Amino acid sequence: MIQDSPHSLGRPKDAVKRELILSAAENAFFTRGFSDTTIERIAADAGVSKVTVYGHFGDKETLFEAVVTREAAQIEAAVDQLVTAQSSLEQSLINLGEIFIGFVLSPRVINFDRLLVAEAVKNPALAKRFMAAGPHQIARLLETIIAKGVESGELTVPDLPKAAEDIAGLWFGMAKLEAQMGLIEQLTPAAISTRVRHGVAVFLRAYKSAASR
Amino acid sequence: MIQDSPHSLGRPKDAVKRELILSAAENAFFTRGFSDTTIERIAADAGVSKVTVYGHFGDKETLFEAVVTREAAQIEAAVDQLVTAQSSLEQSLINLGEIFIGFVLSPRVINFDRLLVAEAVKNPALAKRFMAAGPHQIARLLETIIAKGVESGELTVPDLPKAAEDIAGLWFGMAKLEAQMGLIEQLTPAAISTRVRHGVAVFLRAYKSAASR
DNA sequence: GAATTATTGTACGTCAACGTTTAATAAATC
DNA sequence: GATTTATTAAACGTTGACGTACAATAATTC
Repeated sequence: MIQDSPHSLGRPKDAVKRELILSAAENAFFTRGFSDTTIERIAADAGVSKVTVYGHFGDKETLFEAVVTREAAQIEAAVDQLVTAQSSLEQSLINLGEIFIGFVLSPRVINFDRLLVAEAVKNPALAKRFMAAGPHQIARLLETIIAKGVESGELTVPDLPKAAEDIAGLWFGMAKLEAQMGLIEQLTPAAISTRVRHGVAVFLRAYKSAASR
Repeated sequence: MIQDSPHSLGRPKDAVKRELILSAAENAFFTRGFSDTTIERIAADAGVSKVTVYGHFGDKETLFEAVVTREAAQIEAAVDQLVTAQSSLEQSLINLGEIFIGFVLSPRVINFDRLLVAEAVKNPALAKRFMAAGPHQIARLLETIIAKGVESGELTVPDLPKAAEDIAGLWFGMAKLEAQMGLIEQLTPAAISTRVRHGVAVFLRAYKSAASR
């Protein structure tokens, strides 16, 4: 069996170096993809010996998985923080949307996404983990907000998941694809806000109850 | 200078082999990405010598570009065929949507897209060519259809491009992302139709003129 | 201080893939 | 038939990167 963490003996592994490696690896993988990223470059960027990289993570695959897992955990934590503050339906949607779109269209997440899309064929498990930590969690939050609107009689929604997908689609539009393809850089907060408010407005026009019109 | 096509002398290059190479390359690039595709494998799949590959296309990069260019041309041709038949606004949208979504979510195009997304950083020009041949052309068609609805008074549309983006977003929803991530396989025609009709219905609810309600 | 493990730099073995060369054969023009 | 170019199979040179080995030094526990 493998002797593990309770290293009562000898010099302990440097946790700081571990983080430096992960950060360097993340950056390299994100910008160059899996195959075009070299361990030596990661080691150099982290200011660490190649042997140390292999000491912390057994091989390239393991390091890659560690990066994805770490990122997915960060995404999950960020999503958890989207506490739906008490406010009007419209404001709730706008608030969630601005955070969501700002997050998803950020260069960091776009890069992460690029990487995963390219690697999804080879490693479906990682892709699933990402979807569960990000988009699917967001969808659940959206459904919660929309459900409140239904309860209050503001909205008429025959299919809750579909309605959540609708507003997400309205928010995205073509921006995600264009960001993936490198046609647009990071959107300004103002641009994000405009985009989100537009989506909310269209969504509400389509789903507002006849009574509340 | 380079002596080119008017090969009045010697054995001519075999056009069939050229096509076989392109097909094999397309398949390999689509499923494995640029870096993980080997010329030897392409040659083997095409039933052709490696030297022949290098004879037709100088190197891997050039072959890759030839594949993308060919695919973009095919997409462009397919889009051109989307002649907007004369019918109701709703039917026009449904017709275009079904072709569009069926096309974009097909494994072939998803793979192509995966490849381009991964390679967009290294080769922005190719990504732009793809966007111009596909999504941007579709957007123009959509605008044409919507504009007709505006002229006839059926729709009230303050921002034409935004409206086109809206309906595209509604059609996509999360399906594109899920297809990219390998979570969903090819949609059945029925599923595509349902998705498209739903999007059209939501779009019309949001954009129908007050007069025509 | 002794034992143990981590880290480093360098060097190395290995392998895979790009792209070329060579010699032989096939297909075209003149 | 002579010439020229394409194609093939096999071998080759080269490069780049993975992962390991080694010797020296640093950090930690006992």
